[in-house]
Amino acid sequence: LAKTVEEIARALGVSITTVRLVTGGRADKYRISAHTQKRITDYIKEHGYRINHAARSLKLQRSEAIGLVIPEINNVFFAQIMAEFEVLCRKSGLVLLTVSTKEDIKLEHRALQILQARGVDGLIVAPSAMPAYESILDKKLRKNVVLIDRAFAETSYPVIASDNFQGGQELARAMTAACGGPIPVLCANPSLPSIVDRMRGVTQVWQQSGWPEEAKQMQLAETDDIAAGHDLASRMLAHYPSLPNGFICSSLLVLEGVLQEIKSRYGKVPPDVLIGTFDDHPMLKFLPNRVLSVRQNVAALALRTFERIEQRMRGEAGDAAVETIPVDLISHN
Amino acid sequence: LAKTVEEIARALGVSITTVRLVTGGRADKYRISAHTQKRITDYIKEHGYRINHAARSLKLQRSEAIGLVIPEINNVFFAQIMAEFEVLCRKSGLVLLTVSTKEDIKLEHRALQILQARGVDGLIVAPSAMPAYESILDKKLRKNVVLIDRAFAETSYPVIASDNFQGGQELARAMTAACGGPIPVLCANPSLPSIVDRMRGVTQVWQQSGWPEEAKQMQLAETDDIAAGHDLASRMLAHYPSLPNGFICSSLLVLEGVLQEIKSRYGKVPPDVLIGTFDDHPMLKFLPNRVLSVRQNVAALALRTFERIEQRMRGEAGDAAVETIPVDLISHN
DNA sequence: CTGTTAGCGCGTTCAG
DNA sequence: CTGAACGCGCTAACAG
Repeated sequence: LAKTVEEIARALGVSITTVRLVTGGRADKYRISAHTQKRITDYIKEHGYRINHAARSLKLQRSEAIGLVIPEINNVFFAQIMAEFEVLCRKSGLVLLTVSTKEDIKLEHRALQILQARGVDGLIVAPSAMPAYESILDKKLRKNVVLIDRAFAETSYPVIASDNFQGGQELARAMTAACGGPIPVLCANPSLPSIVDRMRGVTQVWQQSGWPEEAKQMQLAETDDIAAGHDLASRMLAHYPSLPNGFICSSLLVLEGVLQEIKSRYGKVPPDVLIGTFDDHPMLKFLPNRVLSVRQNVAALALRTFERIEQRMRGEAGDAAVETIPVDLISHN
Repeated sequence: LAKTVEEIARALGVSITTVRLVTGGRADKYRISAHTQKRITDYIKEHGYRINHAARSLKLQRSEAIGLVIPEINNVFFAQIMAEFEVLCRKSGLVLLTVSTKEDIKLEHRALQILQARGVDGLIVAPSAMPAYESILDKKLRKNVVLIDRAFAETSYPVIASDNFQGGQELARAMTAACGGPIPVLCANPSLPSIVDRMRGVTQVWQQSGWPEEAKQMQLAETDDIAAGHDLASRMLAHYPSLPNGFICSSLLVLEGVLQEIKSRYGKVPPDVLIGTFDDHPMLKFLPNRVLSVRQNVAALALRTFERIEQRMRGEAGDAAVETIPVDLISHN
């Protein structure tokens, strides 16, 4: 069981102040002898040192905690990113407070209030809508906000996001090449910047193709969920006597709904249909179909975000630029 | 932007003490007029009230935070369970501090120390080994520990876990019935109580079957990861000229490795092999094979755990009993 | 090297 | 109803 300052001081027969000076790193300034310092650090190395973070936070007006606000923990991408942040935080002596918002802007605001009340020193947010935090966060905390994954235009906060445009381009090129022509695109939640960029990538390839407009089929749905996948698949299939050679889904949830819908109509998913999707998942490789997926570089995303927020917490302002992380096109099979 | 006590007092022309008495719920005791109380509560309802949790924690010696220690956030089951805890915590005005341990006992201990230093009021732990926290947690916090998912024998802490024995039985019965005979079992990390119980369920069905011993094939591997799946699959295949009719995997990670191994040997996973696995995943239904999976009731697991820990934090001791939550056998296709 | 002091914001009591 | 006071454990400064 780790010791408190008082216990350490008593055990070593030195004053509490002395112990505090050593743990506080100002030992040399007060000319504590190297011997005493070593005794104290050794003791701490053996028994551990338990600090009271509540008192420390109160005094220093900072908590050594940061908040992570994401739409859904229960989503591989965000779960992965949270895992990355967690190890980065631990390395820096921070704790991570994670709150999920169900893509609900009211919950997002509530989450920010809670985290502010808990005194977090910084905030990493994957916003569900154009962020407007002036009425929620005080000025100091607003300086230490970094957005992730969703690059809403003209925010005053720095943003780190995947290069979704690149991903869209690469996926569209590979898919159309493999299918020998245009294929339908099934897209959910097109109000999200990440989705917009993905679709911009796709349509840019379309424009360079010279195909007739009616061949460029894109179905849109409001929400990014399984139900949307069913709906999008139905609308796609209305345009085809049988199935197309392939299709592109804007997210894994859409893909899941689409596959369910196809299966319920045809009994199974014909294995010669080429599947293209954004976001990657290990299980994709066990589909009988060939699958192309755009994998985000979660580790790099998290690392850059963390570097930016640490920089800001140190007071080095930096600008509110959007920073972009390359993605990888994965071919399963 | 939510107001502090001082701002509220100033805005309403009352004293800080008065506001504190109202927010603290002791207004009647000090005979604050109903009118003044209403003015204050109305103002707070409109503008919000920002409390300083560091100061509150320091004074009250509790943080209104609880810690969650799990092996891996980046694992569907634990991600789901964390999501459940998060909403339960929010409803109760608590925050959740989640730390993952990579199934490493040293990291688990470090996590507990960190969370204790942060003053959490309670701890939910999915322990990586037989929990021995006497040298890490002080007596008060030890009273508020609830274990989850892994029912190590004779702990002094309450445990909430899925009925893995039932799951093992049901899966084994369904698999052997469908395959018309005994099938191999591929099992990783058999030192984990949850895995032990799963295997006990399977072997109990075996014992009732009257099959010869050599038909009851179980391969064991130390660690629960994809590499183990490869290894287990190799050893299983050494016993079969071609593939068996079906097989059971002790976890999704094992399944993933097994499928990879089979695929690398046969080019694809033959669609007539019946797959049985513990833990469920939405993508399983898109395998061409029929898949039986044992799905844990995450919501019930989380709810019961949370009820238990709230009970303990209120000081109602309760015993250290193991509590078991039923599981569901899912047939994909 | 050590002891003392002040103050962070909150909850609580007590004397007006 | 209000003001004043105390202490939670820590940091930081200063006087020895």
